[in-house]
Amino acid sequence: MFTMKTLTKHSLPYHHGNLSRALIDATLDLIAEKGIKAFTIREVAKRAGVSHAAPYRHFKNKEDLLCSVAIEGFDMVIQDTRKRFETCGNDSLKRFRESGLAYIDFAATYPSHYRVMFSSGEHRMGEDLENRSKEAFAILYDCICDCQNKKLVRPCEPFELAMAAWSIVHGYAMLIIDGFVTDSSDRLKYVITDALYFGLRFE
Amino acid sequence: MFTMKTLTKHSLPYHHGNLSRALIDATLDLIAEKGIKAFTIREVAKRAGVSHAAPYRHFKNKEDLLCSVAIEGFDMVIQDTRKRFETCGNDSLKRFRESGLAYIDFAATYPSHYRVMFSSGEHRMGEDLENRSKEAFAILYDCICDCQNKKLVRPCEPFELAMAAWSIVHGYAMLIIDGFVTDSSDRLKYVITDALYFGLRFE
DNA sequence: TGTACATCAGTGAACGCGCGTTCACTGATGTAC
DNA sequence: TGTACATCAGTGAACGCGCGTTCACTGATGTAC
Repeated sequence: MFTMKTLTKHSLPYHHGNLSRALIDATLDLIAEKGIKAFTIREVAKRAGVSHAAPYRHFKNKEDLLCSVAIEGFDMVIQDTRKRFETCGNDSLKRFRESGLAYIDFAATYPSHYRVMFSSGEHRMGEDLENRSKEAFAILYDCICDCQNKKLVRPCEPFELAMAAWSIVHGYAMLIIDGFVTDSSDRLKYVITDALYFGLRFE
Repeated sequence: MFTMKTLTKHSLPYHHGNLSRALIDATLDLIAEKGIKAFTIREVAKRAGVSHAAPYRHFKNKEDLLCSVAIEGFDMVIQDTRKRFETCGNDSLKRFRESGLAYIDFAATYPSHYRVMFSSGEHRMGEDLENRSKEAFAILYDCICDCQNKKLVRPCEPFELAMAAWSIVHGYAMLIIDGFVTDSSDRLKYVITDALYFGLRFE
């Protein structure tokens, strides 16, 4: 996690080194702490220890910074899911479960990313962002098709089943980041993925 | 739905009649049109055809107006669910399904209400609002307990199953209001409630 | 029915504030010679 | 190695704006007599 460097005014390096990164981290911290409504360029700059004009060297505007956070989030969850798949071999059902768990774990571990990714209306979706979003959905979709081919998931329009699967993990993820899930144990997420599995499996 | 009365400046009645209602309706319209970020007291007042100071005769502040919208939303979905239950007789499973459908239909029909109800951080939850939220969850919870007693839903901690059920309908509702569900047919909601049923039913 | 008056729900001007963004600038850094 | 210079990533002042909220006010309404 990002840790604020305690710099006095005079020890501030004229060239920060990695201000983009620091600004994104400050954004995540700020959102985790005060919610997305509290996100402002000025506060983020303050937290990164630079003037409030500095961010404009790295991001076109406020929206652009949020967009970068969202893209990073999608990349992270996509990468993590692919990594988990490597441990699944040919077990399609395990892949199906892991894709759900990856999603839930991501939301629980990186709630600020998740919030930005789905704070609709906060930022217009650029092409880059939209591609990531589609890629994430495609993983789930392919996974379901795969399971259907092996008769592990019931025959039904795979797009609709993917939407159902997405709904359950997205819903749980939203409840987590909105603080409706107070249970700190990991039990609940297995109940959720069980429901996901039982709900879609082949009869 | 609220329709703007086209009043010229001089035909404005000094006493509006039902400004509270008009302000809430203007809020809903505004959110539907421009998103929750665009919600301001000034714009809402403008849409209701009054000065921007007028709302303060009816609501303590901005947060108070949003809170009223959220409470109204919970009351609506609770009332609709209860009404649907009346048509279910003793059929616990039908009640279970209907509670899910009521939730999804509510989100699809009243997306602005739904958004305000779950725009966490936008407004501190007052006691009134929290009670409503608990009441809505309790309906689902009781429904699941009822099904468990009749061995229609698998034996598992009912709170956890209720969270799973809530996750799937809340997730789908969020996807709808965030515009990720473009399918205009009603088919998908039955796939969702099927998954909900298959996911939780007694084995 | 008419009148005096309290109450109520509006008005519009004013306040202070924080925001996003721009811009001329400055000083550190890297590089060509 | 030293120097001139282009580039780059910061600064801080300034801009205009819209916001939430307050406040003295005003005129319509309801009511007691």
